[in-house]
This record gives sequence, structure tokens and C-alpha cells, in this order.
Amino acid sequence: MAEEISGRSDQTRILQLLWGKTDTPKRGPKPKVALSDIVAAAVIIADAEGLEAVSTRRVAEAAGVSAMSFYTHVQSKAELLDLMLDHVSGAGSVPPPEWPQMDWRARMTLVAESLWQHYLTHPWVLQIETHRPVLGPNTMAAYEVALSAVADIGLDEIEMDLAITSLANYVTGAVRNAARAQTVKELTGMSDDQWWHAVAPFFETLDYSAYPLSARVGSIAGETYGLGDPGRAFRFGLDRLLDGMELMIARKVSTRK
Amino acid sequence: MAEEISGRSDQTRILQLLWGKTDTPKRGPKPKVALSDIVAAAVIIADAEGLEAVSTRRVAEAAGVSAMSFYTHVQSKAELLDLMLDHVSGAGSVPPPEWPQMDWRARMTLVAESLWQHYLTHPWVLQIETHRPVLGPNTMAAYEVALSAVADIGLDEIEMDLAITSLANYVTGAVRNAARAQTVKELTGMSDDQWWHAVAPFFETLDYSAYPLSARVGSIAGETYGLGDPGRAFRFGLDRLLDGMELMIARKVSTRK
DNA sequence: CATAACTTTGTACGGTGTAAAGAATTAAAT
DNA sequence: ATTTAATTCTTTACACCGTACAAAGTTATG
Repeated sequence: MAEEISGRSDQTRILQLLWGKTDTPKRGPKPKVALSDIVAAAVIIADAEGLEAVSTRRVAEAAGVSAMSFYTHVQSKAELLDLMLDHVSGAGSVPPPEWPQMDWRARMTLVAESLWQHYLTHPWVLQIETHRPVLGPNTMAAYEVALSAVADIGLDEIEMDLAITSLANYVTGAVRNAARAQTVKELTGMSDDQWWHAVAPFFETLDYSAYPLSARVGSIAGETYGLGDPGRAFRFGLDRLLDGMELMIARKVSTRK
Repeated sequence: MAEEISGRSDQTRILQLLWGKTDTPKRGPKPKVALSDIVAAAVIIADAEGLEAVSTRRVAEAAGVSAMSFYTHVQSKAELLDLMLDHVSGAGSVPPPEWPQMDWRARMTLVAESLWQHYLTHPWVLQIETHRPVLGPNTMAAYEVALSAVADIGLDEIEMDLAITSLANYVTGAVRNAARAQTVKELTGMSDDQWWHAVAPFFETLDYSAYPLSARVGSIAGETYGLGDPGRAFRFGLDRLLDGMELMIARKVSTRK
């Protein structure tokens, strides 16, 4: 019963934290650690050991405070996860020097690849189900760079947003298998390829007659590149998606003339 | 020290369960429930209350056995999750009657849309991080139907697999925002749109000069369809992806002649 | 110096996944 | 028919989880 506008203040609190718009209290002891220390500690743990290793006690200890002191900096674990998301979004928010000379397609490819790399570096990001879009400064900076990839090529604002959004959507979808394979390999030392060879004998005992196409395609695809190359599907789909965008752009430019 | 080939048997156990290739034991009491009862109970809970409501105790109780009896049917919770994944993959594995008359593009659109619907019906599927691809009968049946969408249009086996895989990749990526919005709305009663209007005042206090494109694009896109229509980005990207595939197919056909 | 505001800490609770041990049940071996 | 072995079910227990709550310590203001 302290806050009259509690409903709204809950919603905006995370945004205030992300943008550093919280008014620092005057009285009371100085905090032992800053919020960013806690978030950074959590990210280090998640990068090294996965999201399930990120417990409030672990993070508090790593940051140098006791378990419950954690909760004076962060309202809940869900809030910590949101903060972590924006924290790691820093990468890719600064375009390379040759950016101005690149055409839109090279730029979008670069955006897609850096996003791909981002998810492989922080695979736990894919596991977090946030309550709302995390509109922090780092996330917005990355969005800004992505938008600049398709600026001034004849798209209106809606199309620019759709182009970037669907590119990002595609990458997040395509990277899941790659991230899983990488994570599991790190944890168990067994690659998808090795796993495939371990279970292949079992599949030979199955009756495949109900799956004629799968049997044909699966075995040929398997022979060619195993289960082991999610990057190949990524690049294939990316090229198709960009081809489709090229078509749309060309169509727009021609009708405008 | 019971199994000599323990390393391998662990890997294939889940496959044996999925394909019903486990040899039923002769001695001992009859099980009170079947494995499928447990998996079905877990899926019902996940559909209704989300993945975090699926605890071993909850599932065991819902299935009608005591907490630890659960573990005689299933080796671990991870194994249960794998079984749940194949269990719900049944939908979309039977093509509609007009399938033979449809062209590849209409078919792939249908595959994408039914996959989209699948994830919205079972949003918890997106949260599960499996150890390995779950190659159960239902999953394979869905793959078979998807492959049949692009059979006999001039693609080789590798290209067929790549086309289907990248289509599925795209859908899983695009559906995440839609699933989140739907789930959060069900849980909190607040739509993304309502949330946006609740936090919009905060954003007006920010200095946007560092994000000129985002400010322009974001506000125009926001005015036009809020945060509220992930389906629009889905259809946009899908059309681009299919356009790109059309280009590839046309190129293949023309070089063959 | 008292007080109010604030951070930190310790204890505690209900929940989680599952290990371990024992009891009950069934089929095969004697 | 009785023992034996295999299997399921149940109980108890443990370490860990997120976090509510109360108490103690710390700092700026009245």
C-alpha cells in the first residue's frame, strides 16, 4: 500500500533500471555492489555453465553479497533475466568501418551472422521466456544498426521493420539446433555426429515403409553432411530469404519509376 | 554393472520408448499405468498451465501413481520432456484431402501455418531444450508430410531437406513472439498493446537522438499495428522466403532444360 | 541525538528432482 | 507347492530452488 500507481510502476521499473533512470536513495548504507555487478556475474555464470546454473544464491555469492541482499537490487529472478538479456545485446551494436560502402544485402548478411554468433556465444538467451520485449539501450542500439542496413533503399518504415524483424526471426529459429548441438557437445563431449553413429544401428531395425521420403532424403542428407551442419541450413535459408527481399525491393523500385 | 553396453543403451533407450521397441518384462507386478498415460497427463498440464507447472510430482499424481513410481516408467524428467515433444507432433502429419491438387507453394504455406498453429497450441515446446533431436514416429510423420510438399518439383534430396529445414527454422523463430504474447496475455490478462500504452509515457522521457532510425521506424510501426501483430511479420517473412525458393526452383528447372 | 530510510543478514517455508531402501506383486525355477 | 528372482510401488530423505519475513546494521536528515 505504499505506491498508489503500483500497477504501472511495476511495468516501468525494469525500463527505469535498464535506462538508469532510478533515483538513488539518499539515506541508508551504501550498497556493497552495483546492479551491473550482479547482472555481469549472472551472465558469466550463464555463459560458462548454462542458465540452470544461474540461481539467486549462486549469483549473489559470485557478486559478493549474501543470498537475500540480492533482492534489494533486483525485484525477482525474472527481472534479473530481463536485465541479462539487454546486458549481452551490446555486441553487434557497432557496425564495422566498411559499413558505409556495403550494399544492403551484405549488411543484412552481416547482421544475420553477428546475431547468429551472438546466440552461439550466449545460448541461454534462447531459453529465456521474457514477459515483455526488453527495450533496453543495448537492445535498441542493435536494432538501430540493423535498421541502418536497410535504410535508403526505397523501403518505407513498415517494410524496414518487417524486413529486420523477419530476418531476426529467421536467425533465432535457425540457430536453435546449432546452439543445442554446441551446448550438448560441451557438456557431454559427444557431437551430434557421434550420437548419430551411436544410434544408427537402432534405426536399421525399424520399418521405414511408412516414411518413404524421409528414408530417402534422410539417408542421403545424413550421408552428405550428417546431422552435423546446422550452419548449412542457416546459410541456405538466409540466401533464400534475402533473394526474396531482393525481389521485393526490385519490384518497389520499378513501380516507383 | 548390469549392462555391459551401458553407454550405448542410454542413448537408444529414448528411441526404443518412442518406437515401442522395449521388451516388456515377464515377472513383477503389472504397472498401474502405461507410459503413454504419464506422457499424456504431462502434456495436458503443460498445455493448460505452462511448462513450469510440469513437475514430476504433479505428473505422477495426475497419472494416478505415487511420486516415485513415476521413475519406473521414465528415467528422468528430461526423458519425459523428450517423450512429450514427440507426443504432440501428431498434428500436421496427415495432409488435407486437397493436398494432391495443391502446388508446392500452397503446400509449404500450409506446412508453415500448421507448424505455426502447433506452436501456439503447445507454446511450451519452444521452451524445451532437448539433448538430441527427437526422432519419434510422430515427428517423423510430420517430416514426411513436409517433404512431400516439395517432392517432384525438381529438387534433389539435399535441397528438399534444406528447404523444409529452413522453412521450419523460420517458423520456430517467428512464432516465439506470438507465443510469448499469447501466453503472457493468458496469464496476466494484459496484451502487448495494453502493455505498450502503459509504458509509452516512460519512453517519451528518453533522449532518442542516439537512435534516429528506431525512433522513426518504431513510432510509425507502433502507430500502424502496435506491438500486437507478430502474425504480420510471420507472413511477410514467409512470403519472402518462399519467393526466394521459387527463384531457386525456377533457376534449377531452366538450367536443366 | 533521535528518527526515518535504507541495505544486509539469518531463518524459514513450500517446492523441486531424484537417490535409497523396503514392501508388495508376479512369473519362473525348483 | 514353495522358493527365488525380477519388477513395481511406496516411504523417507537430501540438497537445492525462489523468496517471505524479521531483525540487525548503516547512513543522512530532523
